[in-house]
Amino acid sequence: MYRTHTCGELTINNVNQIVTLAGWVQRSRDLGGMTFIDLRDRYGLTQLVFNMETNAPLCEEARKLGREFVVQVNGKVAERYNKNPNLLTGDIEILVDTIKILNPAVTPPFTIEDESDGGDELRMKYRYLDLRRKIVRQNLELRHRMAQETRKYLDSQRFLEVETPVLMKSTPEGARDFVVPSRMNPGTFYALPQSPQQFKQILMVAGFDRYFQIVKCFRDEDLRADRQPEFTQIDCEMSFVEQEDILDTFEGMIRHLFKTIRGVEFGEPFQRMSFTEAMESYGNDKPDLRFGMKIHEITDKVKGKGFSIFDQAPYIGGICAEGAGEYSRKQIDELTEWIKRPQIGAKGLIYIKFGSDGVKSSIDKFFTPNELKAIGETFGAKTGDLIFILVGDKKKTLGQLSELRLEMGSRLGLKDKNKFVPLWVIDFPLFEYSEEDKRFYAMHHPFTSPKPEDIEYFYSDPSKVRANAYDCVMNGVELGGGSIRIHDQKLQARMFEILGFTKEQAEYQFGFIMNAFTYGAPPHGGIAFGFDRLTSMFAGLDSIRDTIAFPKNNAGRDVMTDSPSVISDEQLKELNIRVELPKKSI
RNA sequence: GGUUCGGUAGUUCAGUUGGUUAGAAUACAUGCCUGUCACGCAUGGGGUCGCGGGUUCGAGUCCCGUCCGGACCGCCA
Repeated sequence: MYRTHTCGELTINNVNQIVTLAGWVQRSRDLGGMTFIDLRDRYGLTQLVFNMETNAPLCEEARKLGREFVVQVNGKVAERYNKNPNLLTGDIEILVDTIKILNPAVTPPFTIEDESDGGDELRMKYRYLDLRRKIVRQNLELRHRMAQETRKYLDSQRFLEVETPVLMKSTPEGARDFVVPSRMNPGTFYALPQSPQQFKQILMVAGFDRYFQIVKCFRDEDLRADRQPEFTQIDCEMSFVEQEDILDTFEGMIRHLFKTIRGVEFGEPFQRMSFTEAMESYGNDKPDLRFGMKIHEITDKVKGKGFSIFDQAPYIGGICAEGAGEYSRKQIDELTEWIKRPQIGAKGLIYIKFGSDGVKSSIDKFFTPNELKAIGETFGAKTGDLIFILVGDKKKTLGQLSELRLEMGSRLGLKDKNKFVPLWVIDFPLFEYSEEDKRFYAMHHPFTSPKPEDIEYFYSDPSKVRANAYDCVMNGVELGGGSIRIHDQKLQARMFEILGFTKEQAEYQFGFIMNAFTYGAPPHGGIAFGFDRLTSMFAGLDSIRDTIAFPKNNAGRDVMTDSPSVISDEQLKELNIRVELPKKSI
């Protein structure tokens, strides 16, 4: 037997017991006459004591143990002279009788501490060492508990967890697919699922009624701190439901997770907001409602005062930053530079300061103090506030105002990591029109149903059709989204028609699901939550990488295994694949 | 595809206007130390300044290219 106890469980109640422990050497403190060693495993730290007086040879041996050696010790649990209240096992220590080195270790390239001295790249390369750190391990423990609670809740709601294929058919539209060549079917490829969308709908046709899966999905797109090429979704689908049933069920799931994992209870029903309102008041479809600072349009209120920038602008809008009224010229200039960066791309920033010494603005030449105050009233501005105004194309300007609002939220300390404000965004448009491709794209996906009251436009003016689609948003993060699906084959056919598919294309790509719908498809709908994002929100992290055991870097590489990598000519030949790299242009 | 920041000791970083032998902390090694828990003290070893080219009497420092990493825009139904 390697051990009788873990390194996290011995307490004052175990005093005088003879125990065997096994673990890693976290740190040793050699005081000359005696040596202390902290032994670590997943469960905690336990202090080992060696004494020159009682057992000099053993103490000498203990001095030689390096960081991260794997050792097994046998000894007696003793109450400490000096207790350590910061440690669960801080009341006791082990008076060691025998020690066995199970495996020595070379010195790790960084310290295995909560505050490691290792940078991200190094930690990823030696992820197995990084994962030994408590704070990283705790994120995975959190993830585990969230998966358990998710299953517990969905099981209680009669959902069945069903596995769907990882090798499936490539579909156009949406993100790029990762593809896998088929050796047995030369020249053809599987795709890895971007989501099990079609399979879960087929499961509804098959009468499974309620399905879920905590499932890996894959998208071959560029990455971000909150985006990985492979990621995990809580994927769900229900039959005989309307939008209201889905929102109700999954509001329940989010509540269950917050209650059991974080001890947070939401009193009120989750707020709801239409896509249109989200865009006009917050500039994006996932507003962070931890703070106000709503966007107000003032286009009609400020034109005709001889200020050409306003007079020529298709849209003028702004936000009121509460408590920023004492911002210096330097701070405003810096913010102006920030918003002019190409990533945001505003042309300039107009401000109205409601300072203690009166109203001051960058448009004083064109507006009287009273006129400025009137603008301020639109925003509910009071002394001590600062209004920022941007002008330009409506869509772009709203996007810029959204960035500015979020930035000011950060600068004014309004993004409390322990405050959680949930929101359902509803009534999305069904289609987005691409000027570039001169065609409609499904905003959600091509199986999303139109709102019944908009069905006439489905045939006359698709741009006006709203979808039975919904997103679950929290603190400015899209946690999940879904829709009520089309279950009528004729509607589905019209959908493909609007999206520009010929009958043949639709048949080739989606024939199996269209066919399935002819055999009695129940009304159904579903939702999928980003499990990595949800976990990182619970952990209070900005990046999802530390909630994933083995994440990929910015370029989609796994620096530990050094993948992706080239494969052998034999493998390529077997797959009938010839690789040609584009020549680099200089 | 683009914007931007970074790459100097095992690690995290500093390095002035281009100028003597490139520093600190930490880690590591050795010695001292009997109640430490980030132990302490002393000593020591440790550098392809990412790589290639250029400017210069002289480059860690300036310029060009390139590779790697981070953040972001595009993209992500």
